[in-house]
Amino acid sequence: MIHLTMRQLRYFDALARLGHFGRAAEACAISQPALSMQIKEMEDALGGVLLERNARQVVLTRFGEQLAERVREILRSVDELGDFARASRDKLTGRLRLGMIPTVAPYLLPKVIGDLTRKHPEIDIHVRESKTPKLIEELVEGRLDAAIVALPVSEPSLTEVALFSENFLLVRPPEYEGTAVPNSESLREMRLLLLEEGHCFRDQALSFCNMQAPREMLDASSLSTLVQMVGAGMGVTLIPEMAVGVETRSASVSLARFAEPQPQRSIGMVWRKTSPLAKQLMQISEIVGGAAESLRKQAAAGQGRKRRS
Amino acid sequence: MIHLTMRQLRYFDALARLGHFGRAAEACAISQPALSMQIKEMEDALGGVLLERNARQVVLTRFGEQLAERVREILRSVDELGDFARASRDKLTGRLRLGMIPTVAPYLLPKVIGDLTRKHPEIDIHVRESKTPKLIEELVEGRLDAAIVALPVSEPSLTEVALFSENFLLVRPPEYEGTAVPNSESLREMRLLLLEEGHCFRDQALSFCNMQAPREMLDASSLSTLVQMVGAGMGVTLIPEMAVGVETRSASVSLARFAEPQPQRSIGMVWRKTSPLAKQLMQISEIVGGAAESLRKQAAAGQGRKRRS
DNA sequence: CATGTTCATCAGATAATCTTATCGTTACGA
DNA sequence: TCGTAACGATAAGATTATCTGATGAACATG
Repeated sequence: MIHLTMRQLRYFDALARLGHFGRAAEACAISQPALSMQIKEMEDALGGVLLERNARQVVLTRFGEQLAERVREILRSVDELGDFARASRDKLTGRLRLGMIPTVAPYLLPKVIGDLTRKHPEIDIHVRESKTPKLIEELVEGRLDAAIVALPVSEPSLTEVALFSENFLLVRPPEYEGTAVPNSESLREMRLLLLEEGHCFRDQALSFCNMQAPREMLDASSLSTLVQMVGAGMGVTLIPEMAVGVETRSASVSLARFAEPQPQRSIGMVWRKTSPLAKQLMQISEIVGGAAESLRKQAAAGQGRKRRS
Repeated sequence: MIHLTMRQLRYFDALARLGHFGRAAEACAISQPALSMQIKEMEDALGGVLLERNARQVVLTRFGEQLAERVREILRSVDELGDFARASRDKLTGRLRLGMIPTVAPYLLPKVIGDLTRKHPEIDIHVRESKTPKLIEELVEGRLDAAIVALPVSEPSLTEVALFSENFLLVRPPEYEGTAVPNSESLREMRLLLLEEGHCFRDQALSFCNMQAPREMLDASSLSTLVQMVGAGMGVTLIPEMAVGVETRSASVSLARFAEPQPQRSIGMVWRKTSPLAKQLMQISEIVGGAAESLRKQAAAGQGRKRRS
């Protein structure tokens, strides 16, 4: 009977992912020889070579590759035992690995973290900010517990719940203040600034304007940059309503709301259907939704003041 | 991050199965304190009680029960890594855990083991003899690699291949020698001796006679006993053709073949569809089929001699 | 009330695993 | 062609995890 240890599986998984003994060892918080030894023992136990140590690089054998897949799956199940235990105790405690897209995180996160830690002091929130495809991948692979992204995600293995919808507002240089708001047609004639590729918000903005490809390569890496560029007179842009408060406070730009139907997107939370934390995540999604709601109210009050001043 | 070891999972699995610290420890080939400690550490790591230690017995908590299920699944996957490794090397080596029903095993086994070890000297055959339901259960749970049973099994997770068909012969007290062979109708009027409940061969015999329930409680626990009972004049019985050579050699009974269509059953081999040993098992099934074939030829020759003498 | 069974606890022994230091190989630039 | 740097393998000693055997505590049973 073959005797594999969890260590061997974890070390091998890290090595398979990173393809480098030193870095894998670092990731496992051990020294490189320790990892080498465990991998060797694993190869002896299984009676097959897992990876080819070519000079300059390490590459999985076909056998190693297939094994790595199985091992990943096993480790995922093992890690879920911990989640399952937590869920069984039926309290919101322990680690929560939450992903969030960059066009939501900066605005929603402070409030969400505040609310969550206030209501559940024992919770240990780890946030990762990435674009949707990466978040979904990490979620499916069990390296995240949940993610907040724009819906729909349409990944059959995930549960998605809607949190809120947010409108897009037009940001123009200050001299436009008071002029008519263009519709999506005329917007196509203007110089529209966008986020760089991969951001879902870029696609959502393009889709509203019915545009295929941008005419110029002037993509920004954050909404903040985008607004600064508008302030510098380089063009116009759209930003989600939630970003208004933070991003336009210190910039000299003009904000305008589109005519109905306003462009908008739906933000939701997703998690693995099989996650043992499902019940807890549903609770958390309600807290996040509440946080968004209160942010919206706060923003409305702020806008009111601004207009009056 | 929770840190469970494979040991803890294996010990817990044994404990969950056996419900007894001492016996589980024995099964794991360790002392009882060692097991107690690992279970305790596991409970600490998971932050929940896995089993209630009532005096006189150990009982899984609800949490423990659910966890045990997941752990079993994980261990199955881990053990399959070894099988997968063997399969990848694409040779027939290592442990082969083979189940067989009691009405086949004694007659087929010697030949099969001989043939298998001759063709694949590196193979290490472990045979378990049980009735079909238990074999199927153990197979599905990964505690057997393959089983030889009567078809059909109709378990969607299993692959089944037919090995051979065998006729049933009538066994009567010696004074019947030469008298007409009854058909299935008139068989119902005779005193039919059967194996005890749970043997598939019992059901197959009953089904041929179109009978529902036996009239008397005279069930035997083996074909050998059954033939002895017939020899003692207690009634008549059916036995599968393969058992004829061994079981009627030393008994004074009369053997008779039924008219066509003779009653018969199909014997086959089954294994998990997901088994990494699938290719090897297919090879093995061919060897087993060949063994059965050669046994049949040998029996025919023997019968020929008998008739002549 | 004595006894046997069962699981928990403890101390010392044993085995598994890690770290540090070092080696051998290979790639690459002077 | 040689020196250097990067990388993984190996070895020796230290550390940590795990095991055994003895013993204790709780409880049921005759």
